[in-house]
Amino acid sequence: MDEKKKKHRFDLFEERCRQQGIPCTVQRRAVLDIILDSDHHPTTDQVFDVVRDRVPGISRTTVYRTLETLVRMDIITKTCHPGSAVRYDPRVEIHHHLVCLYCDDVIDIDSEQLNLLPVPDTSKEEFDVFDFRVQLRGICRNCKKKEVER
Amino acid sequence: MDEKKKKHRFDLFEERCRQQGIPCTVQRRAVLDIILDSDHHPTTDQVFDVVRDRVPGISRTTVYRTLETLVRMDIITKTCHPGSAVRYDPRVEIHHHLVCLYCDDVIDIDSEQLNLLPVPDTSKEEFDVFDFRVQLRGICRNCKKKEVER
DNA sequence: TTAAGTGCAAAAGCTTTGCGGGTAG
DNA sequence: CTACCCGCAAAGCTTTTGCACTTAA
Repeated sequence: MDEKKKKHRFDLFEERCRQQGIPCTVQRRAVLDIILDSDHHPTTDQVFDVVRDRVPGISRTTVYRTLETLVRMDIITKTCHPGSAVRYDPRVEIHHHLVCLYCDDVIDIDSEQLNLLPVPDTSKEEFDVFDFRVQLRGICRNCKKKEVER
Repeated sequence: MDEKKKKHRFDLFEERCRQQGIPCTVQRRAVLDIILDSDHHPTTDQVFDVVRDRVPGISRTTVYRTLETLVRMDIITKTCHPGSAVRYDPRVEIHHHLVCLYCDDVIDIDSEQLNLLPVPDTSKEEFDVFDFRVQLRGICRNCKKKEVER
């Protein structure tokens, strides 16, 4: 994420901390910094591996807790994907995903046309829709290569 | 799932077993039967809890392996969702999901309009799209009730 | 000062692996 | 017969919890 956007997100984070009486700790800032720089929807453990170099002594537990805190504060989101470890997304605004059915990787994609999608009626289910994501399911570049090699 | 559709899916399963030289065992039939009857995108463990009553002695490991086998055979699919246990979906044809951001529940929804969505160009990413799902993210009926109670 | 966060250790939950015996085709 | 599957036990990930100590505001 470019520096300007990042600064803006940090300002938002600090503002919400003040509003909600949430302490703005070294650990939280470091975790946020890393997730904003990531472009791969990292798992908690992947974030932990990077952050431990910058904040010596930080625990895995704190990373788990911090990521959930940031989600509750609406500073980052969770990514929906097949697979068994929770993954986080620095993007909160609308965008979509390419989901590889072979390696479960999730790649961001922007599409003005998809953003304009009409939201169907969900009153029958009594479900309130906030926003949406489109998952385009298929096979990624790397997995295509591997297929050929076989 | 109604009996006619179910029979059809079992026929497909047996046909693919023959084609691919995959033995059609008691365990696999039982697991498939249960997932086809489910309407809640069950986890492996939830499938195990039901199947153990019908096939005494079946192991959790077998259920894990069987569900992955059925996915590879394209008889069932994995569900994309936030949250940390893999969940399976008896539906392979196009449909969409309501995803509750509070309890991570996934509810099926059909929409002709969503099915007609234009697939954007993904040649830049060298990604081949097979199909797609729309995730409508928001809050479900149950979680709305809980919000009010607080 | 003090409410909340952090690290640690341990437990709990989810999934995979290796292997000897069993079974579908 | 024979390749593949199954159950078991154990190990390996992923995530949560309780508690004593520390820190942001």
